[in-house]
Amino acid sequence: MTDTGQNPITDQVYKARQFCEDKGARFTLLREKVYALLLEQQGAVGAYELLDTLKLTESNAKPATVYRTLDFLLEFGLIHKIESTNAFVACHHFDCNHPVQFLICDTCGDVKEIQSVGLKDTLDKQAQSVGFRVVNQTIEAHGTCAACQ
Amino acid sequence: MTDTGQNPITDQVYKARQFCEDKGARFTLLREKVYALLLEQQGAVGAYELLDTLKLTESNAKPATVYRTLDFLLEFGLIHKIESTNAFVACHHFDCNHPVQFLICDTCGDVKEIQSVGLKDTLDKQAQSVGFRVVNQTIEAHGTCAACQ
DNA sequence: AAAATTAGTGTTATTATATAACGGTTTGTT
DNA sequence: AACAAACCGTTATATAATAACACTAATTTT
Ligand SMILES: [Zn+2]
Ligand SMILES: [Zn+2]
Ligand SMILES: [Zn+2]
Ligand SMILES: [Zn+2]
Repeated sequence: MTDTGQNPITDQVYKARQFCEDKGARFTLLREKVYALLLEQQGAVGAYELLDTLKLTESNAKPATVYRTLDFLLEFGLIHKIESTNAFVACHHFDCNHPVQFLICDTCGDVKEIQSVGLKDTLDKQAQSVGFRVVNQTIEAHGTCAACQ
Repeated sequence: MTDTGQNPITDQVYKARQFCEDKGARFTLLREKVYALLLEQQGAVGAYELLDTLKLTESNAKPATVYRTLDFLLEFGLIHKIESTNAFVACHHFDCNHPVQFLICDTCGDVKEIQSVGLKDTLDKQAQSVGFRVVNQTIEAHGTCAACQ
């Protein structure tokens, strides 16, 4: 599997494998499959919906199978969790250490990841002004995307 | 039950009753009890933990009892939900129409509500710049509060 | 190469969070 | 009093997530 420039998903999976191996982490077949499934989806996917899809090729998959795999992908930043919907989305920029915010369209389900440093800094600053030290942020906006208006 | 200036919780409950009645909503005993329970807690409380406490005086309370009551309180802005922990906190400013953000201490569990208009506007603007219309925001920071550092 | 260690997976069971549906009761309105 | 709407009791079920343990594959040490 190489970066051919032909298939965006294949290329992204390839990048993910390189990324993991560079960090000494094993990008197993299961992890690859789950990551690829998330790349194929548009919008976020719940763990059990993902499980159903995974079962098509991994008939013995169970909840723990999925959650363990998601935990790995989350830990290495290959995916993100949407807290307000308990769902997961693939990240395309896992190699660039970015702040994460989401715009979630409640009409079509589309999830757009934005990386606003300004937004992150604003929250950090607000916290700092009351002596709070931020370790991680959850910023999610629900509403209507451009296409749905 | 009047605003005596003696007991902050009693006063807050009184304000909540006035607020609901002004809107033609019924602030029933159940709703009052649940709101008061949340006021007594420090930090956020899960629905089932709340249920256990509620059962001490309402022995026949069930999950639906709690969730229905929480739905009402959420709808009228008397409480907020913390999406990243599936927990609920009482709001003390339900009458002033404010943006909502939370600073959640992962050490002591304290939840501080802040109301940064600047933060809200920054997110709205970021969304607007890609044609996204925001209906509601979830902004939660996890980390360490001043007291725990 | 064999042994030991660590990481990953299969499997079963359980816990935690949330909603659906239906009937009865209370409240407000006509 | 009759009616409608809102509220609550109750049972069942759906959805989301983790715990625990045995087994296997990969990596490291000897
Ligand atoms: Zn990302
Ligand atoms: Zn849309
Ligand atoms: Zn508030
Ligand atoms: Zn603290």
